[in-house]
Amino acid sequence: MSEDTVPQNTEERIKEAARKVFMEKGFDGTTTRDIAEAAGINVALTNYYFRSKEKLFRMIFEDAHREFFHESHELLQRPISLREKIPQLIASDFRLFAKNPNLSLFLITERHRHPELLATAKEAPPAVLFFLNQVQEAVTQGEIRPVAPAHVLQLIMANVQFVFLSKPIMFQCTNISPTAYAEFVSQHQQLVTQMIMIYLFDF
Amino acid sequence: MSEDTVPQNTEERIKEAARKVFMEKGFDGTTTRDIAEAAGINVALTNYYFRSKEKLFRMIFEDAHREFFHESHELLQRPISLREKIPQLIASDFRLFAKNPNLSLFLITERHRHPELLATAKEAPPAVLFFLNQVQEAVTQGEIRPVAPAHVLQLIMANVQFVFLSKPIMFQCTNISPTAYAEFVSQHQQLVTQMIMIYLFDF
DNA sequence: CAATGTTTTAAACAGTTGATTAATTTTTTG
DNA sequence: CAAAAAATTAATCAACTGTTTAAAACATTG
Repeated sequence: MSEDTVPQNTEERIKEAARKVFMEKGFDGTTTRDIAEAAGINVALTNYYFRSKEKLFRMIFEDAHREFFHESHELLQRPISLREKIPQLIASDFRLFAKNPNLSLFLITERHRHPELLATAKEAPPAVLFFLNQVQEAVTQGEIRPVAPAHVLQLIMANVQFVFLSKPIMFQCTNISPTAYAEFVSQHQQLVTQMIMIYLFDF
Repeated sequence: MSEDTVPQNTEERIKEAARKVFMEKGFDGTTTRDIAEAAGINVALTNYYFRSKEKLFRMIFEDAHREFFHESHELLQRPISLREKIPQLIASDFRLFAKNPNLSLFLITERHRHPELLATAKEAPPAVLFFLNQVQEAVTQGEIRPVAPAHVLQLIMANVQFVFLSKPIMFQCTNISPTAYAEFVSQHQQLVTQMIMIYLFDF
């Protein structure tokens, strides 16, 4: 995905610049001239390749949306036990958001501010439904604590994504150093995994 | 705070309208004309009372920031055990964000997008430091599982705030009905409290 | 090489933005 | 009530916005 090499292909170069700027400043905070400058091209070219700022944004958002669901897609419906699956899901999400620290804020903000632009973000992904069923099944079998499956999804998403959302406020509250923070994040992944597993399986 | 009665005081009416619009659409997505319309006044009046959009925004953000910390301020340094304090903190935060569903997204987004405008959001609040010390003390005394205090703060914030941040995506993933969702949120508060308490105290 | 198609550019357009102005209405006060 | 002060308005400003245009530069090909 995000290679450091600048692509010679102009269309791709615009798309990458747009992704970078949109992710950082959001749809409202981004101007076509911002994107053009980031891509090192003339303003008119963004409209030459993508017909409008809106269409370009739609494309970027849908890519990001896909990236978010694609990461866990296969894992969610893999035929393994929850005891294996949940720690792997957490690890996989931590990896995704560590690689892409703005992704969570971007998806949440734009979904909230511009729901009309987001055709993709409508139907429930089948892989998620599969996972929810698996949780329900585990509850029925008495393997895990009896909870509505949505809670498990909520727990995983919250405890992974919020780490990246709250980075600035955690810096303020704890006066932590940047190097120590990286260590903190990695420790938190372990802690969250352990906490959720204990909660679900030891009851 | 947010009375439903429209205040006759013009300054207050502008401020309330600004708060509403800024919270919903963010700094970049808001125009001075949006605010004027929401307040039912002429555009020029926003600059008559507050000298610029930026100054008005600063005021709104700082209010929101204060509101966020004020809610827990007293509770954080109350001389009670963590066994009592943590569930109360979670309950207090749930109450705050339920009353103000956009607060979390607003604070996180604007802090990320416009750090230069936010003078307030710099120093660590003493009440938070008090709480972190109390956690450290409890660890030393062997009362709770040995964890770095920042993790506890992170757990509480994540598991409360993300519920409100993820409302749209949870609707997508679970096809839940609006009435069922309210029940889900209330259940999740219980679940999260229980999970964190078990994790910290049973080890 | 000339003709043709593609990519890129500078310039411009109409609409919107935050902000100011100068005039008008409303309120206060001596 | 009249004069002064304060609040409110419509009109306007320059800067910026997304988008389009028409011309230039570049590449392709017969």
